Amino acid sequence: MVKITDVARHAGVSPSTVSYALSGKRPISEETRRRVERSINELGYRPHAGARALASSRSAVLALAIPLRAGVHIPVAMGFAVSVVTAARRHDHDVLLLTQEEGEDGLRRVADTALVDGLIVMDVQLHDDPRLPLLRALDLPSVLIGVPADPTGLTCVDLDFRAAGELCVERLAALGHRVIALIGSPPEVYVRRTAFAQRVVQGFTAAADRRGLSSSVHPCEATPAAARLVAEQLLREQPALTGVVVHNEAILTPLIDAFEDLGLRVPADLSLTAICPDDLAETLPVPVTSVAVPSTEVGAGAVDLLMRKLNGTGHTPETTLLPPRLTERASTVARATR
Amino acid sequence: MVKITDVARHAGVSPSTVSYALSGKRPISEETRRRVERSINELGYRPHAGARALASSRSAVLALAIPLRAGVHIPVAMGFAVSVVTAARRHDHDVLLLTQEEGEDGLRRVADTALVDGLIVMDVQLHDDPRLPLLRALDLPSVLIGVPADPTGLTCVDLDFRAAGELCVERLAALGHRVIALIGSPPEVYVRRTAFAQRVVQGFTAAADRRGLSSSVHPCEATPAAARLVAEQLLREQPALTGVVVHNEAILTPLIDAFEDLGLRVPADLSLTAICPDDLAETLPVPVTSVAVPSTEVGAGAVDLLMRKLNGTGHTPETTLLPPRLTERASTVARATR
DNA sequence: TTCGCCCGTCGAAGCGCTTCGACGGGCGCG
DNA sequence: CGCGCCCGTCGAAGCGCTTCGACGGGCGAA
Repeated sequence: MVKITDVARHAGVSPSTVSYALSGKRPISEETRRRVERSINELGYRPHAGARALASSRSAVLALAIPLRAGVHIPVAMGFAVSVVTAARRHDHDVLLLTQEEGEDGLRRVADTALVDGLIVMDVQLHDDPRLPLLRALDLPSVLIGVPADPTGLTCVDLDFRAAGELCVERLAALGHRVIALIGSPPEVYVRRTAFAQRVVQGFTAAADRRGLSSSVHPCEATPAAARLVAEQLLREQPALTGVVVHNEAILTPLIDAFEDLGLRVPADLSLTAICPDDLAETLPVPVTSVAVPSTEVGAGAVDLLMRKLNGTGHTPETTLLPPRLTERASTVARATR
Repeated sequence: MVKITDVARHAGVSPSTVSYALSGKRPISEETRRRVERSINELGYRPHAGARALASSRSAVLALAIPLRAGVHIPVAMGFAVSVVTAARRHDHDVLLLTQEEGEDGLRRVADTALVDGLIVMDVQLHDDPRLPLLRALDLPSVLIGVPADPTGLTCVDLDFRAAGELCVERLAALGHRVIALIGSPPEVYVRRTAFAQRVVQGFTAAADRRGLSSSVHPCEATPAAARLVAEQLLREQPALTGVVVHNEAILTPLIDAFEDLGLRVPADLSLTAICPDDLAETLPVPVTSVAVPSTEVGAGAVDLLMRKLNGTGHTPETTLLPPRLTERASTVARATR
C-alpha cells in the first residue's frame, strides 16, 4: 500500500503539504501542487478511508434508510435510491444502505460509530414516526424524503403531494367532470399514515369540495384482483363517474383493463389521471395524463440539502416541496355533455 | 464521545482488555468480561468505525454493485440487494451501494481506499465482462451473483438457470406438450450476453432437443405491446403450440392477457411455465407454475461465501449453483390428446 | 533600510482503536 | 517442594491521515 508519506518523499515535500494539496485547505504553490499530483499519479496513491475518517472525523459516507414495507412500490423506491447514490457521488460521498429491518437501531448505530456523516430517511409517517425523535436528538445531520405533520427541527424534501392531488382534480374539473374518485395506495399505507399518501387524499378532497364535485376515496391493494373489485364497486356506487385519479403505481394497468371490461373506455367514457413516475405513465397501454413523481430531483435535492448541512453552508429550510407538474396524455378528455 | 479508554477506566482495566473482551481474540475471565460489559452499557460506548478500520485494516463494510441497466427487472434486483444487506448484518457488516454508473472505477476506488472489505457484483456478463479481470487482480475478496463463461479464479453464486430452463421443458414434456416456445428477456439482455438469460436459453434448447420437441426462442421487450406482438407471432408461426416458458417477470400478466384475447386460454389451451420469484407467480391472475428465483438464498449465499473468504475459513468453490425448484400451480395441465 | 505581514511549507501531535510482546501468579507435574 | 507453563492482563507501539502552531523568506510600507 502506498501512503501519504511515500507520496511526500517522492515529491520532495512533507506529508502535510501533500494533505493540503489534496484538500485545498491551505494555499499551496502552483508548482508544488503539480509535483504532488504527478507523484500521486505515478505511485497510484489512494488515501485510506479509515485513516482519513479517524483524523478528520468525516467519513464521506451517507446512510440511506430505504423502506421495504408492504405497499411501497419497489421500482419507485429504487429510483430514489439510485438518484441518491448518483448525487452523493457528485459530492464525493458514498452511500451505505440501511433497511427497515434494523429500524431506529440501525440509524443510531451508524451514527454512533461515526460510520456515516449524515442520514437520508425515506418513507416517513405523517404522525408519530418513531425515528423522528431520534433524528432530532442525534447530532448528525439528516434529511427526510417525505414530510411529517410536524417537521420542526428537521429537514424534509418531497413532491408536494397535496398540490399534486389538487392538480389532478383541477384538471378533471376543468375538463368538465363532476363526479370523480381517488383510487389510492394499499390500505396498510394509510394505516401507517404514510405522509405522502395522506397528503394526496387531503389535496384531492379539498379540491373536489372547493369545486363542488362529488367525490370518493378508495384505498386499493396492489393486485389486479383488488383493482377489479374497486372498479366494480365504483360503478355500482357512483354510476355517473367520469373522472378518476389513481395514486397507486402497481395497479394502473389492471385498473384500466378492469374499466374497459366493464364497458368504460379510457378516455372516451372515463378520464384518468395518475400520480406516478413519467416513464410508467408513458409506457402504459393508454398513456396516462399524470403528475410526475420526480425521484431524481427529490433524491438529488435530499443529498444537496444534506451536504449543505454538513458544510454549514447557508440556511436549510425545514421543508422543501417540489411543485407538481402535470403532463397531458391520452387518458383525459373533456366530458361529453349529456 | 465516549471512547475505549473511558470504558477501561470505568471498568478498572486496561484499554487492551476492553478490546479483547469485545473481540474475543484473547481469553478474558468471566468476571472481567462482565465488568467491561456493564461499563460499556452504562457509558453507552460505541467503537469508532474509522479508528477500528485503521487499526485492524478491516472496515466491516461490503460493497454491493447493483445493475440498473435496461432490461433488468427492478423488483428482482431489489430483492437481491435487500437479502444481501440482511445477510451482511447477520455477520455484523454493513453494505455500501455502488451503481453501474461508476462501473469498474467504483469498484477499484472502494477497494483501493480500503473503504470495504469485499465486493459483491450482480448482473455478470457471460463473456468479456470488463469487471472480471479487475476482480481477479484485486487483492480484495469478491463474489459474483451470476456465473460467467469462465469463472476461473472467481467465486460465483446463482440459481442454476440452465437447469431451470431444462426443468420447465421437462415439466411441459412430461405433460405431453410437443410444441413449445421460450419467451425470454428483452433483446438488450442477450446483446449484453447476460449470463443468466443465456443459460436459460441453453437449458431450454438442450432439453427440447433431447425430448425431440419442436421449439423456438423469442426475446421480448418488457412492455405489454411487445408481449402482444410475441403472442401473435407465436400463433402464426407455431399454430400447434401448447406449451410456453416465460423468463421475463415484467410481461407475465400482459402475455397471459394477450393469449386469452387471441383465444388461447391458460391452461386449457396453453400451458405456461415461468422462471420468476414465487411471490410474483402466486399473485398473477392465473397462478403460474414456476421455477423460483430465490433472491434470499442467493443474496445470503453470496454474503456467506464472501465472509468465508474474508475469514480464510475453508475452501470456497468457484461456482455455487442453486438447484431449481419447480412449484406446480394453475397454469399447467396435461395436453389434451388430439 | 528596516519592520511587519503574509504566503507557503514543515514537524509533531494526535484521532481511537488493535495487537504484539511481556509479565505475574496459579496450578500441575515430576 | 520446586520448576515450568499457561491463563489473564497490561503497556506501548503503531495504523495513515489531518491539523495546528511555527517558521522562513519575500515583499510592501514607512
